[in-house]
Parts: sequence; structure tokens; C-alpha cells
Amino acid sequence: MEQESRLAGTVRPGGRTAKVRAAVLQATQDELVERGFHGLNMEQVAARAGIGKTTIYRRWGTPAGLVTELMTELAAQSSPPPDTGSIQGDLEANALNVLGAINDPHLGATFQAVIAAATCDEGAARALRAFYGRRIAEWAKVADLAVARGDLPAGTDGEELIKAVSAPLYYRLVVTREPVDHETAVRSVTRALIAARAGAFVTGDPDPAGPTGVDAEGEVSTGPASNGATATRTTRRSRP
Amino acid sequence: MEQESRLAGTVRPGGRTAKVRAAVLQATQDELVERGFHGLNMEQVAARAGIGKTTIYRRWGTPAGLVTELMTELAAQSSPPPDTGSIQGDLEANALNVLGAINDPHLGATFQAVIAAATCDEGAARALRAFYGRRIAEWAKVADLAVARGDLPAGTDGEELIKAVSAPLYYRLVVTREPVDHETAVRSVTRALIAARAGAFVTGDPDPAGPTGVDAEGEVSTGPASNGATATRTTRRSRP
DNA sequence: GAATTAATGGAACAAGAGTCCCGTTTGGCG
DNA sequence: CGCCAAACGGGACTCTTGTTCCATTAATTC
Repeated sequence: MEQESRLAGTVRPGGRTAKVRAAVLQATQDELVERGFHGLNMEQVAARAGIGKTTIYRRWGTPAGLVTELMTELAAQSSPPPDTGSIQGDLEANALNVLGAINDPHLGATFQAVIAAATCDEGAARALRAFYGRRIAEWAKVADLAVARGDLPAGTDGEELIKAVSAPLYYRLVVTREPVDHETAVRSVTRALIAARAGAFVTGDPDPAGPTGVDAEGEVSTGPASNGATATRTTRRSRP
Repeated sequence: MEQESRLAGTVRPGGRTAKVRAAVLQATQDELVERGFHGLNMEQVAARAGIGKTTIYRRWGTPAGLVTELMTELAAQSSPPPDTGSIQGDLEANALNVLGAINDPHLGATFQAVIAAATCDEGAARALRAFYGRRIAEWAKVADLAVARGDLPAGTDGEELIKAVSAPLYYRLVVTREPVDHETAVRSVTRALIAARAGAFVTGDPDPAGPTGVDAEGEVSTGPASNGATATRTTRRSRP
């Protein structure tokens, strides 16, 4: 079950351990590309890495553990946001960065694996949150710069904006499972930017554009039943 | 939660078979809520449903198979979009519908399970695409109505708009794994609507607002390989 | 470069998941 | 009502997955 799971060369970072780790992570990634997360097999990974399976179990415990460390590893390699000088350019850089990651065979497989792992393993979920928390916070800076330049309304929530740019891409990757292409990425930027310029990302202000006012307070309750805002509703209960 | 779901396609839709099916799907859902997808155990489901495990294996084969059928079942129960009379109200109804599904213990667990299953099982992936394809197409009609009323620019792509409203919610559910609340839903509507009114969802027109022109092709590079539009999905079946 | 000790590897072992066989039950139909 | 085919159930069986034990290897320390 739960092993020591001492992460990356904690105690003895010496050459052998590091080599084992590298070989295992590499094998894990290759296996993910070929068979996906659910096909990830500890014994198979061990064989591929040329490592005894005892070692794999001892250090990583489960497939989710392997994937979690792989994600941690990738997190360390993520590129910092460039400052292209325009918020448009920066957001596009972000979108294309995500696009590239999603469509890269290795990275795409890894992300999907971690997402899958996170639905069942708390460690993977933490790694995922940590990764995106950091990444989003980092990219949010470009929005702050834009605000400082006067390119965006004061008070714009940078993190929300970055999320808004990325969301449609991941949504397609994971939920609707459509191919995600360059145009999707660019459009996502355009749409988010329009909303941002209109002040829709200003903190604590859900109702920026007068006529588009949100009257909210529909309150949801009843399971999946729809329950909106204005006018008539055909409230229908689906089966809980 | 006694579902009398009878949907078959089976050769013998008679009483016993249907009861077995209902019991198994119910047990599956309960197990998903308690243990998640990766904890889904065929033997456990069989025991809980009071059904021989041979039957489970024979009819559904794998955990992914169980989850896939569960999703198909839920798809049949999804509620149709209301026509609230305003695009704002309709989109909010959609967002709250999604919100309710995500936050419902049973539905939320099921969605996450199917999403996880879809990353490795082609059947689950198909079911997922089918479900959202239908759902989105159905809700897209409210956008068409809005266009007819003059509430939205002519040529607005309804499906894209619906996706834009849902994406941030699923993104939070699956990727950043933050709680998804009412405000998130409402803001998602606001933002999408602003972009829609500005024409950002008009088909084949990625550059509606002049000054917000997209110069694209900046190409990002760094870190994760960037890659124009190569949609490589690596899904693979588990076992027969 | 010898001692010390963490880390690894291999093989046997235990647990469980998935399959198979075959007898029993049930629904459809004349 | 009685027959037949389809579906179910139980239990034995097999193969995969995960664990344990202990000898071996190699990094660190002095």
C-alpha cells in the first residue's frame, strides 16, 4: 500500500538513485503515451526502465504515484510567461503554450493521465492543484502589467483571466474530446479579452456592462434541475 | 434512489434482465460516490447489486463499460433547455444546470468517473462525446432564438457559445479542482455574453472587434513543445 | 580506500481479479 | 401449459498484481 514514497533524491541523491528515477519516469511517460493511465502497469514500467519492480513499488507505490511525480517533474520545467508588450500577445502566448502542451504526444498524455489520476488519488489531485496554481499565478502577472499600462481596467483579476483563456482548451480536451487547434486557442483569447476590456474580470464586480446586467440569485438547489434567473422555467427533475 | 431505468437494446428486455440492469447501475453509481472510478470493483458491484459477478463481467466487461452505460442512462434523463425569453436567462439556466450536475454528489461523481474512463476507454470516450454533442446541440437552439430576436449578432455560433459558458465550470471541476459555486456560473455567463454581443462568436470571424485584432502566429515555443494544430489523441482500448 | 548504510534486485509468496464450465432460472411463444 | 432459448449464478480455476525477505550493489563518510 503506502510506501515511504520519498520523493526525488531526498536522502541519497547520488548517481544511482537519480538514474533509476530518471529511467522510471521516462518509462512511465512512454507507457502513458502508448497505453494511457489506466494501462499503466507497475511491472511493465519496471521492465521498460530496466529496474526491479520491487524498487518501483517501494518508491512510488501506485500508478498514481508515478504519474504524480511525473507531473511534479514537468512542473519544474514549465516555461515562464514572456512579456510581449501587449496583453493580447501575452494571452496568445499562454493559449499557444497550453495548446502545444495538449497536442504534444507526451505532454498531452501526461496531462490526461494526471487528470484521470486526480479523480481518484488525493496525491495526484494535490499535484494538479499545485501545478496549475503556480502556473496561473505566474501568468496572471501579465494581466497586472497590462493593468499598469492601462490596457485593462483597474482591478482586473489576472488569474481569472488566465483561467478563462485556458478553460475552453481543456474543456475540449477532456470533456467534449474534440481536437484542439490553433484557431480554438486564438478565439479563446479574443473572447476573454473582449470580456476583460469590458470589465468582466474586475474583482468583485460581476455586473460591469450596464445592459448586460446579471440579476443572479436564481439559486440552484434541486440536483441537475435547471433553475435560472428571469422569466418562466420548466423546472423538471431528472432522476437523482 | 430507486431507478426504474429501462433502456435495453438487449434481446430480452423482460423483467429479470431489466431488474438486473437497474440494480447494477444503481450499485455502480453508489460505488462511484463512495470510492470513485478507480475504486470501482466488479466483484464489489456485483455483491452490492446482489448479482452474480459472472453476469457483470458478461454484460459489461470492465468498470469503464459500467460507467459508460451509466452515462448513457443519464443522457436519456437530461432536461431540455427552457426558453426563458432572454438569452441571458437561457444561458444562466444552462450554467446553473451544469452547476447543479457538478455539485450533485451522484451526478458529479458519475461525470468525473466518465471523464476519467474516457481517458483510457474508447467506448467511454464515445459516450462522452455523444452526450455532450447532444446536449450542446440542444442548448445551442437558445442562441439561435436570440439571434432571431435580435439579441445576438447574426451568424452567432450557438454551440460555441454554450461551450464557452460551460467550459470554465468543467475546467474548475477537472483541472484546477476548485469548488465551483454559483458565482462562478453566473460570471461565466456574463463573460461569454459580452463576447457574444461583441460578435466574437460569429462563425468564421475570429476578429470581430477591430482594435482587438489577432495577429496570431506569434508562436510560443519554450517549455512544453508548442505545436500548431496536430490533434493527436492517444486513446486505447483496455481489453475485449 | 575501507567502513557504513541507503537503495536496489530477484525470487518466492499471497491476494485478487477475471475466466470458464455447467446447472438453474426465466421470459417469450405456440 | 409446456418447450426452447436466453440470461443468470455459483464455484473452481488461472493469471496478473502486489508484498515480503534477504542478498547484493553502490553512494557517502572519514
